Amino acid sequence: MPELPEIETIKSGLRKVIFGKKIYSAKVVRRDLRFPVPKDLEKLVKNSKILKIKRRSKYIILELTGSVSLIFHLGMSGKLIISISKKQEEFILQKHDHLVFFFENQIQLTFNDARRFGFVDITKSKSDGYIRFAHIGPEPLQKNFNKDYLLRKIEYSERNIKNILMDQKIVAGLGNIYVTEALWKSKINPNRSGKSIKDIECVNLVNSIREVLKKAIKFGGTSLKDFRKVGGEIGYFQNKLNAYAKEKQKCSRGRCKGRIKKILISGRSTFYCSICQK
DNA sequence: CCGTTAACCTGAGAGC
DNA sequence: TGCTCTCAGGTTAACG
Repeated sequence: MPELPEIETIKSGLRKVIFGKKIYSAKVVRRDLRFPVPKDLEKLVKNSKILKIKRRSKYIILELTGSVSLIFHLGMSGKLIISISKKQEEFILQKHDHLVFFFENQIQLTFNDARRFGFVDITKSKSDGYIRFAHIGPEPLQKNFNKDYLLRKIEYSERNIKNILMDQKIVAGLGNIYVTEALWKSKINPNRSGKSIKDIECVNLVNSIREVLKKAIKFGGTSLKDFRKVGGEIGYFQNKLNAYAKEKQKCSRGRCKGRIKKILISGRSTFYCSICQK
């Protein structure tokens, strides 16, 4: 489910409510997520305070006192939900609630994940050194993701550009929706090989990725199905999509008479306009 | 090393 | 109603 803009939206939502707050305790309801919840999580979290709230790629990071970082990955269906004003002993678990963090001021943070493709981890190293971040590519909204970098990664590649951009080792945080949208915006056919992308198209692609992500963040992410902000509200970027899930609809680019097609690339639904995406 | 595919898991919606 | 089938914002082990 959640890609960079959704995780960024969650990060902002968490900052408003739990920044600087103390965690009294954590309750783990179910440990067999994508990876097992670490055995010592409850102990490491108990009586800590939230010092920083960060995002790296599609991960949410809570840096705690005691040089401990809590790390969340939401997989396809994961949610982080804040609720307030229930006493711990009266807290009611919803279906697929797997962890609950009890904060001061009656604040609770719940990790809910129906499909359990997500996971929760904890590290005592600096969060930058977290093992799963080791091979993740640059953040697309930072300067080190630019035309020169991307061109270097794709210029000899036979892979299609869609799979390249979905690859977290190439660039962090993009998934099916935002790659689809960025390719539409740059008028590039998702089946094009990396090496066929011209210099000017690469410039365009980098700019399109940035613009699509920034706009999606501004609208609070895309809620097609599962995505919710920390207060349970939906995002609104689904109203701004031009290609994703727009099968058979008219291409919204000015004067283009095409319709959006749906194809499969590496088993994933892919949407594009066969008229303007060359 | 590189790239592709299958598998992980549950729920929603379509078609019958 | 209910059954079966397909599909879903992701990642990665296994394979060629």
